[in-house]
Amino acid sequence: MSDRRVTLQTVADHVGVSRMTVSNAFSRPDQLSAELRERILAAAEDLGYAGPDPAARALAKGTTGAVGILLTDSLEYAFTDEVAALFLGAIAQELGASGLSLTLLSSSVTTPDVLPARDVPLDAALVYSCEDDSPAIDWLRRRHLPLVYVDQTPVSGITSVNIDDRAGARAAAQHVVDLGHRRIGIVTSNFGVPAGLIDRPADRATGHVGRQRMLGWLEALDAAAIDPVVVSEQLSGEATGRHAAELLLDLPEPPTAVLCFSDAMAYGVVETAIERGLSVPDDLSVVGYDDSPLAARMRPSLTTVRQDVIAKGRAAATELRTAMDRARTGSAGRAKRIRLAADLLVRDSTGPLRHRAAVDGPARTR
Amino acid sequence: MSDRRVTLQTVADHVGVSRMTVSNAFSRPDQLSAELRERILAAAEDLGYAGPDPAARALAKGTTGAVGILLTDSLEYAFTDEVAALFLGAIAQELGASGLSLTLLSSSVTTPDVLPARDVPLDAALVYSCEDDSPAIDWLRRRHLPLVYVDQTPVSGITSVNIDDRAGARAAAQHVVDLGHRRIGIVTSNFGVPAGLIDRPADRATGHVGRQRMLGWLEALDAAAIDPVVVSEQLSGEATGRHAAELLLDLPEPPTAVLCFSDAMAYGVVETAIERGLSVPDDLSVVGYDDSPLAARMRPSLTTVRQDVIAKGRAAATELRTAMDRARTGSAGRAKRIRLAADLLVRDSTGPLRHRAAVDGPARTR
DNA sequence: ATCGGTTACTGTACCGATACAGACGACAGA
DNA sequence: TCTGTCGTCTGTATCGGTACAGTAACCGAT
Repeated sequence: MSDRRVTLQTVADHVGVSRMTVSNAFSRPDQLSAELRERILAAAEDLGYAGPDPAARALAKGTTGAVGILLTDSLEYAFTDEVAALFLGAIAQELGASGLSLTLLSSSVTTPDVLPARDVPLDAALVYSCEDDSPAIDWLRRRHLPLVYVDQTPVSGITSVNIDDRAGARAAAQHVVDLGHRRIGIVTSNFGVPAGLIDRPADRATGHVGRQRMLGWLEALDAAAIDPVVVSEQLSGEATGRHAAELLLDLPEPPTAVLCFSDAMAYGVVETAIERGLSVPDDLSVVGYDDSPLAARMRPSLTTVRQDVIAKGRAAATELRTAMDRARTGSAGRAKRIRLAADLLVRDSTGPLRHRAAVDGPARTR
Repeated sequence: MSDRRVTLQTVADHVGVSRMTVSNAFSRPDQLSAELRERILAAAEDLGYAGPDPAARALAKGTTGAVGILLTDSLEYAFTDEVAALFLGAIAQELGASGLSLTLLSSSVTTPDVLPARDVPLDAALVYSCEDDSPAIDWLRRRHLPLVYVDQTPVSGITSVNIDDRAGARAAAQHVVDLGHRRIGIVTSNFGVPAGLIDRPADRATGHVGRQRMLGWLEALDAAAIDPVVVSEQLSGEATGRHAAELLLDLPEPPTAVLCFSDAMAYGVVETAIERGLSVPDDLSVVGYDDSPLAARMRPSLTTVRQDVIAKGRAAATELRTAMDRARTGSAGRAKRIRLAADLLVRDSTGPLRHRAAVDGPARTR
């Protein structure tokens, strides 16, 4: 008695056909008569055959039906962050329509010898907003998987989808400069340092997006000869926004305008300011980034930089599929560099500089 | 010249060791000398070897490092729905800590012959709030994967994690009854019918959760001899909540209290009521379900039934891991049935029935 | 010198499918 | 009757690893 698992062969023996025919019954219905196929399927059902073993099929066929998405260290970020969720939702929708499943990959090494990016069977992968030098990316590349980079420094040979973050940030900074602000704070994340005020950051952001936005902000501020106060946090949520706000507002000369890396951070800043009795935008102007749903429902509504994350997700999914097609057919299309717009959206959280009675503020004569 | 892909053998030949030793260099560092391991790894690097092929490894080892989660048809729901996202985030966090990756599986058949639940290599799977008779569940079961059911009708032999939804719904209904309401509306989803008013629903909900909540609501209403007006929608978001509210408020005798399947639906109901000039809770009491973040930030804050989705996610992940351990060691632990509490949380969206002067129109005297 | 115990490595036997090139009978056309 | 073609089904050769048992060398203890 075979106590072994039931496999193609088991079914084949039972029906009295070759293993190959059973395989075809499942994967290539056109290769055999409908009648025989029915018989085979029935026998398989009887025997409790679960269909071709996915692992074996993956090995033989070279295809798994799953595409990975590499995320910054914590997986829950994918669901926690409103903007990431919107983006991933769009991807999942596009990909799901092609029958592909989406596998969330953590780029942080968890156990020393388990590396999702190296070990999980995949047909292709998206790299989303990871540190450029992440070892996980190296593994994916070495595997020669069709890849698409999103919110990532473009690399030759790999299609990338980016937002024009630099222009967006520049517009945000220019906006507050135009409103007359001169003491400007920047609240961003992942500039390497633990957390707190940092010196004029050159290129120290660990992420491409953080770097681009910083570049954009500084571009406009430099042009106006303004030296901003920069706070870097570890994460870009509300809590860190609050923390950063405390730091900035405790300064002897607190800023009158704050540029934030995300809407969530901006929310934390606004709330903190309000709790301290300040008025937004009268005492403090705040600009967010992303135009997440939160931005519109805030009170005051948040001036922010809009990016179309849904479009970004759709573009990424589409490009990933063409990359997969290219790999399958062996054709050599060129890698694209897609760049989507980022537009300043002025709402109610920013306003013109109001000269306060306070002593130590820079007394400027408009 | 071997134009072929570089494999273990390629590396082995180059270094002059057996294929097995190269395999060990990657997967069992303790099986060879550090010196040799270094040499092998270096050679692998040189040759551009990408590490053991995941598909082959999965076949040989019987393990992939990925666990699936089966979702109701649309994948984007995982990210779109605030409650689902919270739940999945907790799961991802727990699982990620064990080095496992999470694969989102769509339970709807997309292409005729692509069935994620049947074809994607997986070590185990969670079934989350799917229709009980979904073919995808059958496939997962036939594959003999370690399984955990969440928000799903428990089945013998499979560990399940559920919320005491029936009790929660009963408490919600009892609450409005206690407030004196007699004309009560129910806004739920997925009761099979297209969308609209439905007759007293016996068991027609396609989902376990929908059924349980309906049972709970009816239990309390029956006891009070109240016959509710029931609206069923396709989805459980704000939009459908609005649609349902229109239906209910257009009734000759509109309800004075509405019980909703989700907070998002409740939000839609509240907004619609307010837009129509009604006051919540004076003219209309509304109860939600889930206690999502939305419930607390609504205005008026939403009376709802609280379930701890994070705990649910953690429990599910933990149980899934023990199920995997059981499968690996072959030990035969018993399947558990976990049931978490659901508690009524009274906030500002419900109030005592106010007797109105007007017959059919809400004539209010401010 | 013998022996038990490590450490370091190797050989063989699978894991469970798919690809691709036939084989074979039936049937239409010459 | 012979031949070409089509529709079905089969055999063999991979796909690229890991498990496990075994061997050889080495080392300290008796």
